[in-house]
Amino acid sequence: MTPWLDAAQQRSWRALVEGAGSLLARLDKHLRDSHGLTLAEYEILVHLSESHLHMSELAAQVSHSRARVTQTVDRLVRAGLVERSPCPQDRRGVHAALTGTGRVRLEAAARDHVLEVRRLAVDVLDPDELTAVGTAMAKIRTVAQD
Amino acid sequence: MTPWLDAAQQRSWRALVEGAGSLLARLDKHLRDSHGLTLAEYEILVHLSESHLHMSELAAQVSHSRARVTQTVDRLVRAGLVERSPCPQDRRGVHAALTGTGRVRLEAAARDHVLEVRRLAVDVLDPDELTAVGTAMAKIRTVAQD
DNA sequence: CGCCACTTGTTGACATGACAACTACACCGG
DNA sequence: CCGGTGTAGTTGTCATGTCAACAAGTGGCG
Repeated sequence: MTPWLDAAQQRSWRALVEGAGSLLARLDKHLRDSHGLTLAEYEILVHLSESHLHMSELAAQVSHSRARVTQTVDRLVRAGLVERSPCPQDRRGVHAALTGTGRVRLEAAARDHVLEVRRLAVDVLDPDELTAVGTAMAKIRTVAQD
Repeated sequence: MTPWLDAAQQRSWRALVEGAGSLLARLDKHLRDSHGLTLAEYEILVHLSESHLHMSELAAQVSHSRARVTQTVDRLVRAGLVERSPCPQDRRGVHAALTGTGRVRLEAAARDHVLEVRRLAVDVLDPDELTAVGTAMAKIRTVAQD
């Protein structure tokens, strides 16, 4: 009574999982090698570049555990890319913000990262194929996220 | 001189990366919780269920480092799901094969895994959307793989 | 044969992630 | 104001992944 996948679904599915894995692994490796940043660190920096945030908001936005965000931010602080500051309104809270060098490093990394993104995904797909993947993965994200 | 992504590309791209991340995280967690298997372990078992393999071939098929495969197989051997045996033709080589219990455990896990796959991906997409994602991710895989 | 370059699989050191326990603080209802 | 409940962030422990170095074996070529 197991609702197996048919051959075509099987193929699509394996391509999806394996492609997703290879893609993320590649992006991580590229950022490590050329900028000394983890993909996780990079994503945190990106979110901090858009607005200063509390740790919890940050965790929610990147959908990582608070513990993980603590550690990642630790590293970024040690590297001088991020600053922590206590939050006056809620003394439990901690405010995280990019430093000047953090912004510089992020911009450098981002420029290079985009090239890799193009090479690995945007340029390999037709424009409408990309948007199709986008809407499909957005659906998956909402189901897989919570 | 930086070829940035336009707004639509940006959206598609973020959906792709975040969706891919959430998806893999979910699958891993589901397998851990309900079957005590890592996603990496599961994939190894799947490939071994199709044919007995040398460690290197295995590593190539799942696109993990040989070191990683060694460790993963170590765990599977300790759990009694896989057997190692020396290869007569090439005395450097090691042959890995599913045990009886390994096959049983895999089949149980697979049944459940497919349900999760449906829930997270197959059922949330229209059939043609799934195939579109499949072909697109296959392209990405070939570029990101090597 | 004997040497050298390459491959195979493993190992150990280290980085990163998951998870549960903990402290400090906030907030609600009495 | 006080006590209990919940939230924010951190910490420690353990599982897993990465990487470089290694021993053992292969294969070509003098």
